[in-house]
Formats: sequence, C-alpha cells, structure tokens
Amino acid sequence: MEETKIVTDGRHLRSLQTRLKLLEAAKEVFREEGFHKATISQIIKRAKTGYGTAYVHFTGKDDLLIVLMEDVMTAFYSIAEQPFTPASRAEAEQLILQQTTAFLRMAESERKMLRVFGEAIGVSVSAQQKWAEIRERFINRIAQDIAYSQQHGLARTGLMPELVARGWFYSHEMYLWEIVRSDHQAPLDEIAKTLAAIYTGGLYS
Amino acid sequence: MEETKIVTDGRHLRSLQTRLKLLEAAKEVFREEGFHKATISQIIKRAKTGYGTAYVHFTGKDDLLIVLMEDVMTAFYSIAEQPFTPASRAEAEQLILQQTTAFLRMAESERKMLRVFGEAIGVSVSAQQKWAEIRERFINRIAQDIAYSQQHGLARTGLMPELVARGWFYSHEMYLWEIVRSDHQAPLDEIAKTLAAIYTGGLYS
DNA sequence: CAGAAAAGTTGACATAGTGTCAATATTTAG
DNA sequence: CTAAATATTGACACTATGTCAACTTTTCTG
Repeated sequence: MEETKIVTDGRHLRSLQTRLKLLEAAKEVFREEGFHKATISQIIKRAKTGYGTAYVHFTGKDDLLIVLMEDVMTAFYSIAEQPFTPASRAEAEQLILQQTTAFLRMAESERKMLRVFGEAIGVSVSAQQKWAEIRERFINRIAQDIAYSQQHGLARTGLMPELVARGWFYSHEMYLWEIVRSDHQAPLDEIAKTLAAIYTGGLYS
Repeated sequence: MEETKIVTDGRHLRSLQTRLKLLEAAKEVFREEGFHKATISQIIKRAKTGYGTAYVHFTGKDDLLIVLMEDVMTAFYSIAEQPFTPASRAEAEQLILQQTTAFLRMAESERKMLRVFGEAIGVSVSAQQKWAEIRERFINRIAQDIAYSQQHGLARTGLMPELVARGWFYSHEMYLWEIVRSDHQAPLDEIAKTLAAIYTGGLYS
C-alpha cells in the first residue's frame, strides 16, 4: 500500500529542492536545445548541481523529460474524457468536430514541449511508452464513443470500434505533429473540418 | 548536365567494390542490430575495410541507411503510381481497397528494413527527409485521385483533396508502423477493410 | 618501364557525451 | 558532541563519432 507522506524532514526537503531545480533547468534546456542536443552537463550547470546529482534523482535524460510531460498529458486526457452521449446524428457530428478541434488546438498551445517530446519518441524507449499510454487511452475512449453511436442506431455497424478509433487517432496524431513542427499549410479549422467530415460522412457519401 | 559514365578504370572499380561491400555489411548489421545499436565499427569489420573508409564513401550511418532505402522506396512508389480512373463509385471503392491492402502488405514484406528505417526517422534528419519524400509523393498522388473522383461526380466536393489525402496517408502510415513492429492485433485484411470503409463511406452513412 | 601523380585506404587521435562510484558534505538522532 | 544516515559531487572508465596525415595501389607519361 503506497502512501504519500508529507515530509518535514530537512534532508528530504533539500533533496526535493534539488529535484525541482533539475526539472526547472531541464525544461528550459529542452525548450532551447531540443531533446537530442540537450545534454546532462547543460542541465546540471543551469541547475547549479553536480553532474552525478542528476543521476541520483533521475535515471537519465528520458526520465527527466517524461516527468515534464505529465502536465501536457493531463491536458490531453481532459480532451479524451469529454462526455459523449449524442441523441442525434447531427449532435454526434458536432461533438466530433469539437473534439477534433480541441485536439488540434492543443498542438498549437503546447507546441514547445510537444516538439521536444516528438523528438524524444524516436530516440527513447520510455518516451515511446509514455506516448503509447496517451494514445491507448485516447483510442479506448473513442472506441467507447463509437460503440455508443452504434448501439443507439446513429452509426453504421459492421466495423470494429477499436479499429475505427485507431485510424481516427492516427490521422489526428500525425496532423498534431505537423502542427507542432509548424509544417502545416492549411488553417487549423480547415484541417479539423476535413478530418471530422471524412470520419463522419466519408468521401463518397 | 549529369551523366552516368561506365567506368572501366581499375581504381574506380576497386572503389565501387568497397562501396558495395560496405552497403552489404551495413544491411546485415542494421537488420541484426537495428539503427541505434549498429555501429560503424561493426559495419567496417564485417565489410573487411578500415574505419576511415566508411567515411570516404558515406557521410555517416544515416547516409548508409538512406542508400539502402532506395529499394524499399521503389516498391512504395509502384503502389502510389497505380492507375486510378474508376467509372463508377463501386469501382472507385474497389480500387481504394486494393491500394490500401497493397500498402499494408508492403509493411509485412519489407518489415525488417522498415523497422530500421522507422527507428532512424526519429534520430536522423536525413532519414526524416527521405521519408518525407515518400510521403509527399504518395499524398500528391492520392490527392490527384480524389480530384479525379470529384471531377467525375463520384465523390463529394467541398473538401480539399490535399487535406483528405493527407489524413488518408497518415492513418495508413501509422498502421504501417504498427504492422512493422508486429504490434497490430487485428488481421491485416480487417484493418484494410475498416480503413477503406471509413474513407469511402464514413462512419455515419 | 621507371617513377611521379592521382586516387583510394587506413587506423590513431581528438572530441563529446554517458553513467558509475568512492569520497565528501550535510543533516538528524542519540 | 559524535555517529549514523542521507544527499551531493566530480573524476573516471567507457563507447562512439568523425578527421586526417601517412600509406598503398593504380594510372599516366617521357
């Protein structure tokens, strides 16, 4: 049974301070340099700690980044967990457009850290796992929404909700990275409109 | 004006031999170790050349891999360049399912090298660029196909072909990486069916 | 065909970063 | 005040990269 105890212990307090200094420094260095170019030496220098200290508090660069990602993750989760109980097809379409838009806007508002994270996903196994967590949570939730629509006679049956949800998330995820890198040509709303339209109505209907 | 000259020159011949030995060795090492774990030392050892030699022929590990990707790329291009001139909506749907299936099967048949390439994309800028080339070529071609369908009254208008094509490719690309990593749960044909169904008919039609 | 020039090959070296650990400093407890 | 517990530190060993001056092989030329 794990328990979060409030520690007034001065030693733990100092340790906690150091940990926070390191996290703060890491955030700055990551934003300025990106994941690959950022080094432990840069981080400890800015945090004003010794080299080894970083390895006492974190297992390495990945670990440092993953802790920093928690904030961004909660924002993601709040989008995924939006209630979805439409009574009509029109309402369903509206909700989906809303969710799509919120998802893409996130890319814009959290651009800096997501850029670093996107870079890390390619390199670090633990960053990859963390992202997979976010992704699976999203996909599960969307799959639930699809099942709901199918059960209420709003959406066509005969397609597996989990597979549709995965396809949905994948196209959104890639557009997210595009926006994070500022590679996108079209305005954000146009992208959201297109994604939602294809997902709900398809190209040939 | 560039020209491919046939060289009978013994020096160039030796050089070419070395280059090929390096490429062959690199292919083997990459497949066995993956991109990150593979080292130049391993490669030159297997190619039986000196360390510096690798850097005479290639600018680094990325460059070596990119040359090896050419084969895989041509296979991809042949799928993208399949003719698409359907006369009816049914024919269009059939062609799309075919293309989707071919794309996903590629992931299976070229799994080994694609796995390495997928790893490299996260690390190496040049691998990233090479993949972007493949992607853009695909997207352009699909956008053309969509425009064709729109112009012939088969597909709905009011959506930008380029944006739809991008969404299409993105969901396919991610499923491709999933298959490459053998992470996929559903059988390949089920995935293809779902992707094609959503793309053509949407979820709510 | 000798020997100079050109082209190709090589491994030792400088550089850069990681992660570890024995020594050191600080805090708490008796 | 001293010993034990905890936290911090930087020097060190290690791994890999990319460069370059020296060396080898091939071609050219008188």
